[in-house]
Amino acid sequence: MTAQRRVVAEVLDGEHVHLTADEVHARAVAKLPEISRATVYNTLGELVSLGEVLEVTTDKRAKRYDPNAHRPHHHLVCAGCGAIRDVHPTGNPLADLPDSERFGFTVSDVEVTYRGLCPNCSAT
Amino acid sequence: MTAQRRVVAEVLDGEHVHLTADEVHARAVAKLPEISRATVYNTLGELVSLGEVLEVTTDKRAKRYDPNAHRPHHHLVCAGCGAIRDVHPTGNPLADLPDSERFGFTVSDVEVTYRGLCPNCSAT
DNA sequence: ATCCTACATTGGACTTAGTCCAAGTCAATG
DNA sequence: CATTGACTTGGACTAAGTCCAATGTAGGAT
Repeated sequence: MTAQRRVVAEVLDGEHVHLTADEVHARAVAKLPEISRATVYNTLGELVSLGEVLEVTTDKRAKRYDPNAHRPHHHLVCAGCGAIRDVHPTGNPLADLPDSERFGFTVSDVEVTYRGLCPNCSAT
Repeated sequence: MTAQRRVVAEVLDGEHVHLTADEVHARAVAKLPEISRATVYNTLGELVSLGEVLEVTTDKRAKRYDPNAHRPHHHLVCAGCGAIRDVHPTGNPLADLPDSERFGFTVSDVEVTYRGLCPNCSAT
């Protein structure tokens, strides 16, 4: 556990937000100015492998990192401003995929992304 | 309707696949050698606005274009090789998001991505 | 048929997000 | 103290996509 890794972990801790890798880097630099982008990418990659952090790719742009990895949830994304909220739908989408629709795949995970407009953006 | 647009439409027609923009460009060039990447991007963008083609972003890599825009469906992605299948789960995930979980958003769409291993990749 | 104009196309420069790698740093161990 | 191995750095590189000024062209007006 090096200073760099601690800083990256700290950035993701607490804040219940969805940061891009660059945002993580920017905040990490604020605490430890000489940290490099490569290290942030490495550390984020490790946190993802460890299951401590989730990668979320809601749009074509940058991946986002979600520290809320321990309670399963899905995402609601604003098509206008890109805001992201965690949501907890009822039901189990995995159960909604019949065997006949699995094509022999071993299905291990499902990701649900709701899209719409946030109150701000819909008040055009 | 120019020659270039016709070619892009032809490439997406028929084939029930999920091509990246570059793959579309490569196939378009085979039919009309002087077509430029920018035109392919423009045309794909228009087809998406017209609702003729869907953009699918299953991973961090390139967007894919899905000509099967008229029958709603979701996707099953192989974590190993990236293969994509269209699937039709039962149930309606939109109904599974209670008002209390909508945060005032106007929710208009939902995208479900199943992940797993295809028969080939799971036979390590 | 010819001209005109608005739109489409081109190609290249540019941007963003991310990966890769060789070299440097550091701490612990023997 | 020297060795080892893991971690970090910075910069070069790549992939995917966007932007823009210059050029070409489709199709209506005359």
